[in-house]
Amino acid sequence: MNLNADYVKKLRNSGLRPTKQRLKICKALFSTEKTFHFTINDLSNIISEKYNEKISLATVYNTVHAFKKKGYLKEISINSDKSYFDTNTSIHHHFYDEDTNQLIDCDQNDIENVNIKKNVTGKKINSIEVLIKVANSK
Amino acid sequence: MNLNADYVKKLRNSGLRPTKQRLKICKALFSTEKTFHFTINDLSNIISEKYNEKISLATVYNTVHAFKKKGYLKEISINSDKSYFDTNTSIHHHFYDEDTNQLIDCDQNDIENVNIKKNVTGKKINSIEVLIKVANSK
DNA sequence: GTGTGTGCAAAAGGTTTGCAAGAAA
DNA sequence: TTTCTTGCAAACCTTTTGCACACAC
Repeated sequence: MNLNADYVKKLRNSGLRPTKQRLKICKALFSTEKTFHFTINDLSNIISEKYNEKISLATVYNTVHAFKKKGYLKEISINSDKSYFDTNTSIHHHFYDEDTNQLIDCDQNDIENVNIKKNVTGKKINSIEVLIKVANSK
Repeated sequence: MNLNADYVKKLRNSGLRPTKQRLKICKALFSTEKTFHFTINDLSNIISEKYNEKISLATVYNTVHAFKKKGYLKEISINSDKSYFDTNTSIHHHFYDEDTNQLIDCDQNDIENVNIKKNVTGKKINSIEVLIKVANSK
C-alpha cells in the first residue's frame, strides 16, 4: 500500500510535477499489490467509477505515455484497435485468449530462454516479447 | 509466377467467388517469389499505382480479412496505430526496428526453440509469436 | 511571474457499417 | 433468380492537437 507521499516522490524523482491528476492516476495504477493490464479507456473508467472523479482523456493519454517513458508502465504488443498497457514492468510474456480477448501474464520462467541467434546489423535488441495465442480446443 | 487461373482455383477452393477485385488483390499479394509486409493502405496504393486500378477501401479490408481467415495471410502483432499483414504464412518471427518502424522477418531457425512450459487451462495454443524490438545503440 | 500541465473540443487516422447497385452462380 | 460482392459515404473509435486557463514552483 503506497502513500500519496510516495507517489509525490516518485513523480518528482522522474521530473514530473506531482499534479492532482497524476497522483490520482498513480493511485489507480500502483496502489494494489497485483499488477494488471488496461487500455486507456479502462483506466479512464476506473478513475471515474472507482474514484468518482473525472480526468480529461487527453490528460490520461499524456500521463500514461509519460509513465511509459519513465518505465513505470509497459506497452503490450497485440494486434488490436487499441493499445494495452501493463503495470507489470518486469520481463515477462503474455497469453492472449482469442475467445475472450483476455491477456494473461506468462512468467519468464514458464518459457525456456528465448535465444536470438541473429540480429539486425548495427542495432541493439531493446526487448523480446513472446505472445502466445490460445483458444478453446473445439 | 502464378497465373490467374491458379488464383481462380485458390479462391474457389476456399469458397470465395473469384471476382475481378479479389483476383487483382491476389496478383498484388502472391505473384512475387518474395513475401512482404504491408498495411491495408500500402496494398491499396500498390493496386492503384502499380496496376493503375482502384478498388474500394471497404473491399480491400473485406478481402484481406477473408484471406487472413483462410490462412493466406498472417496478421502481425505490433502495437501500432495500424494493422500489419504478412504474405509469409509460415511459422516465423519478426524484428521491429523502432527507429524506422520497419519489420524484418526472423526465421524460426534464428531463434532457439521457444518452449512454453505452462498453458492456460482448457485452452490450446494457436500460435507463438516473438517480436524483437531493436533500435540504434546510441 | 514563468513554465508546465490540464481540459475541452475539434481534428485526424484507421477501420467498420448500412445499403443500394452490380456481378457471379 | 438468388446469393454474394462491391462501392460509397457515413459512422465509429482511438488517439492527437491547439489553445486558453489553471496550477506548481
